[in-house]
Amino acid sequence: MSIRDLARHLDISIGTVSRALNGKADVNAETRERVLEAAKRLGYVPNQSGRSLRQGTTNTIGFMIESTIETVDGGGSFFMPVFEGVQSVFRRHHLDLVALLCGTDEDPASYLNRVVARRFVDGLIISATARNDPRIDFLLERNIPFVALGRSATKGDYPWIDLDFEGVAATAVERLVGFGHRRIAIGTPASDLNLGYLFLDGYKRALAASGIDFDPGLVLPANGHEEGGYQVASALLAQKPMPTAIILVNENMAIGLYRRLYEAGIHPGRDIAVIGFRESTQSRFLSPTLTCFRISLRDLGIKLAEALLSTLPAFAGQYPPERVALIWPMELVPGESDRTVPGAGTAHASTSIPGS
Amino acid sequence: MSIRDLARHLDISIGTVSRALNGKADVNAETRERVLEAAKRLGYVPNQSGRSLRQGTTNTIGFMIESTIETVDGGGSFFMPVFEGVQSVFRRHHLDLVALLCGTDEDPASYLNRVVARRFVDGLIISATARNDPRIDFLLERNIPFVALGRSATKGDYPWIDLDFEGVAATAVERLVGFGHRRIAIGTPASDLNLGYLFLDGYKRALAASGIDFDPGLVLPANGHEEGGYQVASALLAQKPMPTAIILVNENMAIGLYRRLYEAGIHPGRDIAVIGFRESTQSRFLSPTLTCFRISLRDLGIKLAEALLSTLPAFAGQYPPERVALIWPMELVPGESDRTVPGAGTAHASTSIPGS
DNA sequence: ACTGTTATCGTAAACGTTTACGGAAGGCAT
DNA sequence: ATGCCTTCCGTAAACGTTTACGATAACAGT
Repeated sequence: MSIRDLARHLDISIGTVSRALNGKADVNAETRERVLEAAKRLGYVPNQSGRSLRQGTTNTIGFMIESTIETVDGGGSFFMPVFEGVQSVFRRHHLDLVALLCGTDEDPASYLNRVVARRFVDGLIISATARNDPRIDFLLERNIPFVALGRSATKGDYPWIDLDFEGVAATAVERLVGFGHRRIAIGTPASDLNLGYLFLDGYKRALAASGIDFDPGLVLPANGHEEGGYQVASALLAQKPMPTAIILVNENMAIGLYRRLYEAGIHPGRDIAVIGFRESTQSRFLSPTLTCFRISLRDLGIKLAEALLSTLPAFAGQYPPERVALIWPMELVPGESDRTVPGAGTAHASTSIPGS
Repeated sequence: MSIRDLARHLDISIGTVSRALNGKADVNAETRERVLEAAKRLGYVPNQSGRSLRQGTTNTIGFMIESTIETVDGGGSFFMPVFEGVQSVFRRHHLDLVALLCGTDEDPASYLNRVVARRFVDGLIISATARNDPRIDFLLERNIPFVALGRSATKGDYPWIDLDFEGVAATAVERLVGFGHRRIAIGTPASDLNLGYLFLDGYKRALAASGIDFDPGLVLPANGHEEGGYQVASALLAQKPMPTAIILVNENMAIGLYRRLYEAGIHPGRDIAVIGFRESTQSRFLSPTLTCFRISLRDLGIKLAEALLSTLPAFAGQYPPERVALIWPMELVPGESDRTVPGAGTAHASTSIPGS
């Protein structure tokens, strides 16, 4: 069922059929009607390869994610809502969205190379940007439209949207200081990911603003998984005196942290204050419920999509080109985990912990 | 940088270049060497659109996931390892894997229609199969190669791999009965998803085998999120006498359940036995750690890929056609949550729960 | 010298589109 | 009647590949 068949069937030239389908102006209203009707009736759908070959465009946008996403993503629940938002915009413009999975055994840059060289997509959304991300240089160099979810330290003018890690860390510190805390630890992945750097930066800045000296010993590096949180808790317990508060970069870490504290008979929310990041569906079901930060992920996706559209030549009319450089705000969601007064003593007699 | 440029640059015909690149036999070893070298040096990558147009094949496989995945997937961590496995197989055959995201506001069947009509992919992996899944009929009808992760009740001969929900439920029941439990509740999504049906089936079967009457009041329907678990716990607490054990279909539910039980002063693992499904990175960090079932997700992905390959015409030589219909086994991982003796009394004086 | 075989390569068609270009037909004013 | 504009449509080229087919040359065998 090609366009040729359709044309033969209608006894019209193939060019007219194409024009009718694509909404070109110079085609009679009645003929267009006939064409559209027949196309629907015969189930004709234009072949994407032919179209791409001719126009040099694929009407497809790729959202690239590594399978080792861990830091922000609470196990994957981060991306789905973002996808939703992106797709809601793209659908209106007849763009398809596919997720590009780069396996752990392949270099992200070479993967990207393959994707763009093959003319798979018209544009890209990349995420989990490293502090120095070769993909950005690559895309800039080849002039491929893209937008980055997460800024990097790379020079160059490109559109990006990033979460306000700095602000989150600062807000958390300010809140804890307001509660009277002075020894505030922070658990963050010692990573080349940019967010680790930013997170620490906000932490330091807020400490300084509160007149508290920065103590490198309170920075507890760990991966973003549950084990990481577990290790952070162990490091916490080893300190004397124990810090009275801890800020985490990732909710999975909170679960590991809770576990280790419970094993030691320390109750988060009573013996130590915990603020986590990012809110997930679990946050309010942990015991204690976790004070954390909410992100409107769907809106983030929408904004990402719009930012990309404004870099696509084909949409220059509708979305005037503008360099998006946006720091995405987040909202604190109070929980039970930071309701604690630092002077009340840290080494409570523990209540019995089931199973430990 | 098309194949034409490459040919001109080498002063060879364009046909020879193509043959050299594709490893055809009738090309001189030395010329092939020259072509390959020049291609690499000039960064030539064949244009996928042109190739697809000519061969009618895209070298791309789509893995379709709805964005509302909830039941099996602990927030997304289910798919990534599966993707890894699938991709590890596909890469060896120069197939690309893309994830197809069907938004919640679009009908999965119509989405699928668009994808295949456009000749986007050569084959498909679909997941989250409903008990009656129109996608399966659609794909069978059009003779599109695919494999389903999850069987449905649909008639027809198609390859599928499914988790052993029935076996899991039965194993859980047997284990609990072995510990002396008689009143065993089950929390499962009252869904049109096939897994809900299968799960309940295994539960009933194992009960019957143990000579325990099936009590419909012990089937507690709820969604697969934390709220669902929370509701299940509420329903549990409302029963007199309270069941001594509960089986859950999803780990997110376990977190909600724990929360509700803690609020009521009931300790899972001491006052009530809990068995969950599926193991995630969190399972051993909950308190009590969750008895659950482990799935080798990467291997599952590998098997899925091989099943698909054996249905692709282009690989009929290497992967002889065979109808895969596989029930994927799972392994019980003991935790602390089901270490309880049913006779020891259910309404312990609760220890203080922080934050409640 | 003729035929047959083999190795290697060039030629050209084909895949399904889109689109620049031109042509035909009609209407209107001069 | 001529010229001009508008509306509509057909023609054909082009996008980048792959591949069936034929051509050439070299070589061996008779």
